[in-house]
Amino acid sequence: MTNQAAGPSFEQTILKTAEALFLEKGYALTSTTEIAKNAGCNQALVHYYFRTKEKLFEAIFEKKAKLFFSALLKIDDSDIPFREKLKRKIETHFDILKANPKLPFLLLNEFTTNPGRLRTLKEKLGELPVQVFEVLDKELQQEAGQGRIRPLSVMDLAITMVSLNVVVFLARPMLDGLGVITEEDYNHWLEFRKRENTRIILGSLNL
Amino acid sequence: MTNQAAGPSFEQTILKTAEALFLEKGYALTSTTEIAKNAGCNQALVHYYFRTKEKLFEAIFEKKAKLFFSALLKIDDSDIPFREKLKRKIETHFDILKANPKLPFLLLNEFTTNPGRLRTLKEKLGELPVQVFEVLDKELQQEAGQGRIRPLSVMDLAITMVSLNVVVFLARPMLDGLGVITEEDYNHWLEFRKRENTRIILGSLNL
DNA sequence: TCGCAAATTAATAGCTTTATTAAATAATAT
DNA sequence: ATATTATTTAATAAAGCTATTAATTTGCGA
Repeated sequence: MTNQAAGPSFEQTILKTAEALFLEKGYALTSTTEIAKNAGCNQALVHYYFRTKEKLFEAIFEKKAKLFFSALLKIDDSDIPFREKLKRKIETHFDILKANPKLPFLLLNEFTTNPGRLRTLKEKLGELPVQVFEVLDKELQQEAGQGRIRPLSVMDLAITMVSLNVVVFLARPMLDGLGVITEEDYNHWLEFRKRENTRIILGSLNL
Repeated sequence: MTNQAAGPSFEQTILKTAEALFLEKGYALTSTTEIAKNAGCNQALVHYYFRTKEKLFEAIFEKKAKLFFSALLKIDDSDIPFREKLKRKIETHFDILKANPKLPFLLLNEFTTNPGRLRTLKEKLGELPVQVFEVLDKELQQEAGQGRIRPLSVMDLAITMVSLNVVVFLARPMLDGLGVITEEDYNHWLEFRKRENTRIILGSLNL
């Protein structure tokens, strides 16, 4: 048998399995042995396709990290009021996390325990972050200059945004474990929280 | 030599060393071998005093978890306005984190990767969380009833609070790695962020 | 259908980790 | 001083992990 009943190739299956496990437990706690077992193949095959666990991880991680930052690092030059732009950015970011709820934990875990990952990502992203920062900074200054918002740095706004959006998902295991919210309620609550977060952030701009 | 020049006992040194390492890298990434090396003793001694790595960890973790929640789970029955009470709670919580900046990562990491920890803690805390919740809920309802704040659940308020307070510290390695803030600036920024967070949260109560 | 290349597995080397055991050393009480 | 206990270390078993190698199986074109 060359792969599981002529479905996707083992290479793809391994990739998907690894992705799920890395998201679940992080790099260190996931073994190639376990990946192979879950993918239904021999452990050596994992190394045949990806050579090292590190390379396998990188093939997944960069994509995931870019996904996380995609909403934040998109320049919105549409002709709508600043607050509307910001609202959209928050919601888009939230939606990405909702579709990838384990992403925040993976990034946080890896960036915290392995500073090298951050350096790599920084290189891959190039000048984009700086450019986005500058555009946003200009907008903020302009709004503040016209008295429509209080003065505020891009970084502080970003931190507030990411804080509120991210913790809703980081806290999931705890909310579960404490039995403070049921499975179905959680999904409704998420939508509520998205509105809540935009409300809080937009409100925090007031003079 | 019975211990390092008649200073603190090896038992204490091991405990402190383990604490630092667990906070730095979490349970899984810290080995008893490394703890011993950093403590300046033989690896077997770690097991002599604590028998297993798990028990050593537990001796540290429970204390740390309670510390994190201490500000949140304190009932404030002083005779001051609600907003002032809330402000104090936020600031106290923030100050605890400032004094223990790696606490959030440890808790998050352990609760996420090991659900058992949460169950254990839940038992240890007993009825306290429920009681605090009820008191706070009553206060919130009363304030809302009198039109001083918008209606809001305890859980949502807590999530907002913890989100803003915690991410400032969780994000530290990233801010460092990206070179977006210098060592000394960071400390000033923290104090700014404490004010910022209370401002945002109190502001979010407005109708 | 034969042969070659790709895919897959079995076996294993080399590390690291946790935990235990027995031996050695230090401290203490009698 | 000596017996006893507590502390510390060396050695090592057992297990898991990554990575490689060689052998086996499969797929496929000529």
